[in-house]
Order: sequence, then structure tokens, then C-alpha cells
Amino acid sequence: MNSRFQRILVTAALPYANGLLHLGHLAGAYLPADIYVRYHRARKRDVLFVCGSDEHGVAITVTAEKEQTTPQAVVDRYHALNKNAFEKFGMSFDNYSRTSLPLHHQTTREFFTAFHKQGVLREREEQQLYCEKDALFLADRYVEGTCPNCKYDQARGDQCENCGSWLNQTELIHPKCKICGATPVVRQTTHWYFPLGEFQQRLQAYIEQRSKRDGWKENVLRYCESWFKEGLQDRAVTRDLSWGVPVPVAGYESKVIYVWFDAVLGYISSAKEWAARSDDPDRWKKYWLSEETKYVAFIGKDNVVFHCIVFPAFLMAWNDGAEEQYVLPENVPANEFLNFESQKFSKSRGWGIDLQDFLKFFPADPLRYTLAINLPESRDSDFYLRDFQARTNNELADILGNFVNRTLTFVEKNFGRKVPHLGELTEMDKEMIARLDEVPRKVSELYEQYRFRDGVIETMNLARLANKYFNDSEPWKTSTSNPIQCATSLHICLQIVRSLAILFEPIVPTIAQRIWTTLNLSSSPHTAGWESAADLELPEGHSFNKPEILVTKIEDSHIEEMVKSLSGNTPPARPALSPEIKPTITLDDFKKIDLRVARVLKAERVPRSDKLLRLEVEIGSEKRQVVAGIANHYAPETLVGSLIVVVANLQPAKLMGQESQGMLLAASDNTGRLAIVTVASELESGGTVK
RNA sequence: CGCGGGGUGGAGCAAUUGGAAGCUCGUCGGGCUCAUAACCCGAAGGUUGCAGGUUCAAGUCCUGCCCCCGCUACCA
Repeated sequence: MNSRFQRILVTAALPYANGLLHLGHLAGAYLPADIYVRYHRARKRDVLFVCGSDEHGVAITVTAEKEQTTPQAVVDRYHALNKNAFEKFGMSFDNYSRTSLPLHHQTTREFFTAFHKQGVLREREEQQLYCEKDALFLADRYVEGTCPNCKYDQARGDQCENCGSWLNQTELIHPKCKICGATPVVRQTTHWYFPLGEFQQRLQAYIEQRSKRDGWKENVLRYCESWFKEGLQDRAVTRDLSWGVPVPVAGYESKVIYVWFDAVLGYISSAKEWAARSDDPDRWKKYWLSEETKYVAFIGKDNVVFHCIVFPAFLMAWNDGAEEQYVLPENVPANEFLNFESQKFSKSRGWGIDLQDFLKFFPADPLRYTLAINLPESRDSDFYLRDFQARTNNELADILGNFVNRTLTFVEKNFGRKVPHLGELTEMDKEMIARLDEVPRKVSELYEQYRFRDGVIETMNLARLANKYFNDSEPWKTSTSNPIQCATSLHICLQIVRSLAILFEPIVPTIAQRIWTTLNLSSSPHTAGWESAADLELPEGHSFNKPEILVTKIEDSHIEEMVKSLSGNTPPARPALSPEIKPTITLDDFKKIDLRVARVLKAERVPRSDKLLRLEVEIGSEKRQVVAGIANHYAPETLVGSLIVVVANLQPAKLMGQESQGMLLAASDNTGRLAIVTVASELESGGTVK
């Protein structure tokens, strides 16, 4: 660590208390943060590690509405579940707070009021849709209606998914409240804005400087650049909601501060709460209000804009107008996303595994190890259950666990559970000791650069090397032929076991502690200090406890059991074809649909569209234009001349500005394949289908 | 041409500023037997998506093309 800093402040993104944590969250932010913190604690550095639940926002009120309960009840539940899951996972937060606490409301009001007084915030009047039934102003994603451009009837308040155009929610034709389906009304409202645009230059300079100083990750810089390139826009900091921090300005009592404003301030509140518990309630200031603090914010990629741009801008704005100077993030090592079995985690599709479910079946450490070695540090990565099993069995159990076990049991049998004498060193011994000396430093360097995956690999490589050393030393032979050399080899192996406990502690703390305890050493590996992993500190004659199996292997059946219990989670790519048939209709119903055979005369792609083809078809004597979303499956030229089936009496629709007079029939399955419906032999176009 | 990411041995991934294509798993063969049938050694397997270009030298830089993914809902 750079000598400019006296202490380290680490935050991990506040998880939203509207759902359960899953493995992707851990890989994105929490595990790297925890490894980083545990490593620094072992280095005896002054570290404060805070987090907490993000408990405001409209999504939570919607959940409460659905469940016929209060927002507070929703966040109480998820806060407790997530906090508990974090503990089981081994997260070593100094404090895990929550943003619904009065303390946090106070912090948020303090910032808002300061900005307001300084004249930083701007007031703006705007028109917004209001649902009278729900008594709620509708955020963009809670309203849908017909797109004024393409007439697509499920356009959202901010953008039409069909034609891609950006909308103002008041432009929607026939808007509907997505919560209750009622038609909202337009109401005038006033909001405060934070002028992010005015901070752009300073933010760019800030990022450049810190990046130079601490080596920001490339992916993070890329995200920032694209935001800067577009130009930063002012952002509303208030909302018309009842759930959140009330706006502390006269006349605004019915509004709350927008959740993204208060969420990042939760880090400060969490530190305050931590300090308030001690005899020095001001000691949070030592971390937050000092240039001697190295502040590192761990997040996932979707949060880059808030932590690299919005939050620093807030702190700058505060620092401009106050004596107290907050420290800005020195680095924001955001990870990409982790997929589960090559598909994106998705709550709505029920894809992925919640942390708490996972921990019902397997202990935290194998999960920590597998995630650590698969961290999406430079791009999206995958978590595969068979990989989890293989990593646990072949690496944690076989390489690390078995090395510890073979060493301890060998010493137990030959030297009575006491550290044997270190005699004269062979070349091989010297080489091993030299390598041991290098590893802690090497891993340090990687961790300091936020390269956790490489650090973990390097750590496991020490165990690999130790196995080789054991093999090459052949103590089972020297135990009779050269007992002194045998003792020396095992002395060194025991020292390595001790070192492994220290080096593995950030990654698999429970396993590390078990090694430590078995070695009959006091306290914990980190109290010995990271650097001491390079040394031979186990005293000769020191007696240790009876060795036990360190890592239990995972059987196939165990994995299957978990998969079975998650039966609701079928992969979206290969769900069973739904046997659900729509309600019965009469023949008359069917006869309303005029299906006709048509011949394709001309086919071409619709400009600027990925999926659409424009077809000119002949239906008997009539010519029509039909637009079909099959461009991903058919090249236009292969369709010309072929016979297709169209719905001839469908109300015309406009797609990407092209009118479609009818609908082409095509069949698809759940693997994403698609085939157009055609007729089995040559017919005249215009023929009816029945 | 909407924006961005990515295509590297069977699988998952590495490869600072261009400088001998590596790692883990799997496969095959061998060694060892202290240990959780574990550990160690060796081998096979790649024209780094395709086609050009720059260079003494290209996985890496440039141009064109092909394919996959995210940018849309809860969601790191």
C-alpha cells in the first residue's frame, strides 16, 4: 500500500432489500471485498469495512403492495435474511447497517440540506403521470402504453422496446398503470435536480488522477468514458413517493429523496453506526474525513456510474461548501457479472441460486474458493456446479486438504504429533524454503492490484508445490534410511501447513482456522501476521492436535439433491415445452381467421432492424406487404418464390415505420429455433387454409 | 453502420508496453504408496473465428467480414 495512507476504508455495494442475495452478487462485489479486507487485516493495517441494506425506492413499495404489507415489513424481512446469509458466507463486515435507520435519514437530510443551502440543487417543474387508484406518481417503468411512433402497445414510460425510440411518459397513448391497470392522469409536480453535468470536468480529472495513482481497472474506465462521452446529465434527486427519506425543504413534505441519492450515503451512515457503538462516536471521522484514508469501493459493473461519477460528485459538492472534507474513492474495482450455468442470474425467470439456499447444502468455504477462482474480474464469467464440485474435490480437498492431512498424519505416526527437528538442509529443502519466502509477497502484490483470482491461484500453487516437495523428499523412505533428513523434510512441511493457514485465511477463513487450531496455535492465522507466512515460526517440539479431514468431498448425489430442491429453477434456454393449451374455442371462432397461402415475390431486410424482413407477397390476384420478425432465421433471398401461410384479415400494423398487411405464420420451439409454415405441395397463391 | 464486451488445444480460462502460446480440469501412459483411490512425472491435443494488411517479429496493432452475449423486465 502506498505510504500516503494510514488506514483503509472499504465498502461493498449496499444490497437492495427487495430480494435475496445470489451467487452473482458475491462474485461481483462482496467476496473480493472480503478477501481484500481480510488480507489487509492480516497485514495489521487499520481497516474499516462497512455495508448494509439499501431499503428505499419504489420497487419496495410495489412489493409491499403485492404482498399486502408495509414497505418496512418487506425490508425487515430481506434485511434479516441477507444479513444472516452474509454471516454464514463469512463476510467480515465491521458493520452491516440499513438505510431505514433514523441515523441514515439524518445523514441523508444533512447532505440534501447542505446542497440546498449552497444552491447546488435546481428546482424544476414537470408533468408526470399519476395513478389515482394507487395514489402514486408513476416511475417510467411502472407505466406502459401505446408508442406514439410505432403503435406498439407495450411501450414503457421511458422507451419503446419495439422501435427503440426514447419517450417522455406523457407522450404515451392510452397509458396504463402497471401496478393496477388503471389509467393515470397527468399532474404537475416539482423536483430537485443535482447538476451532474457541471462536475464532468472535475470528475474526469479525478478519475484520471486516481487511476494513475492506484491503477483503475480497464472495464471501469471504459464505463466511465462512455458516460463522459455522452455527457453527464442533471439528475432528479427527489421523487413523489411516501417510502424514503422525506425531503427536508418546506413545501416538499410529501416527497422523498430519490433512492440513489441516499443509497451511496449509506456507507457513511454505516460507519457512523459502527462508531456510535463504541466509546468514541466520532471515530468514523478518522476514516471518512481524512486524506490519509485509502477508500476502496467494491461494486458490480451496473453500479459504476453511481460510484465513479455520482458519489464522487456529491462528495465534491459537499467538500466545496464545508470544512469537513470527505475522502473520495481511491479505487472502484468493479467486477463484471457472473453467469450461472452459462445463463444470466434472473429472479423473474427463477434462474440461479440464492445464497441462503446454497448454504443449506454446502459450507461457505468451497463456495468462496470456487467463486474466487472464477471472479468476473475482466469480463463476465460462469459458475458451473460441476466446476464447483471439481474445484472442491480436486483442489481444496486433494491438493490443500490432503497435503495438510498427509503431513500431519505422517508426523503423528513417526514423531508423535510434535514438530520434529530441522537438521541440515539439502538443496531441495533450501529451494522449498526460498519459494515459501516468495509467496506471501507475490500474493500481496496481486491483492494490492485487486487481482484476486490470480492471488488465489498463486496461493493454491504453494500447496501444489508443497505436495511435490513432499513427494520428492520421500520421507517414507528416509524415515528408516535417514531419520534426521526425514525430520527436516517434515519440519518444513509443517511450516508450510502453518503458512498455508495464513495465506488461505482471506479466501477460506473457516478452513484456515481449522488448520490453525489443529496446529494448536493460539488465536487466528491473521494475528500471526501475513508476512510471517514466509517464515519458519513453528518451534521444534511444539505439539499439535489430532488431525481430522479438512475438506469433505462433494458427491454427485449431493449436487443432484440440491438441483432437485431447486426444481423451480429451470434454465430458460431449455424449459420443457409448455403443455398448457389455450382455452377451447368454437369452430366459428376459428373461422374468423382467414388463413391464406401466399407466394413471396420479394424479400428484403428492414433498414435499421435486426429482426425484421419486409416481404412482398401475392395472395391470388392481390399483392401485399408483410413484415415479419424472421431475419435472424432466414436470409431474404432464400424466401423469394416460396409459398407461405399468412393471416389475411389481421388488422394492419406498423413495424419500424413499415406497414404490415397480415401476419406470416411461423413455428418456434424453446431452443430459439424458428421455421416458417409452408404447404406440403405446390398450390396456387390465395388458397385458403382450414 | 445504435452502444459495448467476447471468439485461444475436449471444457473453463491466462498471456504488462507487439518479443519462444501458458494454467487448471479432462484424456492417455508412467512413478510412488505417507495421505481424503490421494500425490508426483511425462505425453497427445492449437494454422489463437475468417480474410487481408503493417512489422525483423502479431493472440496482441490496422481494415473488412462471420458468429455469441449484454445494453429490455426483478437483477451485481
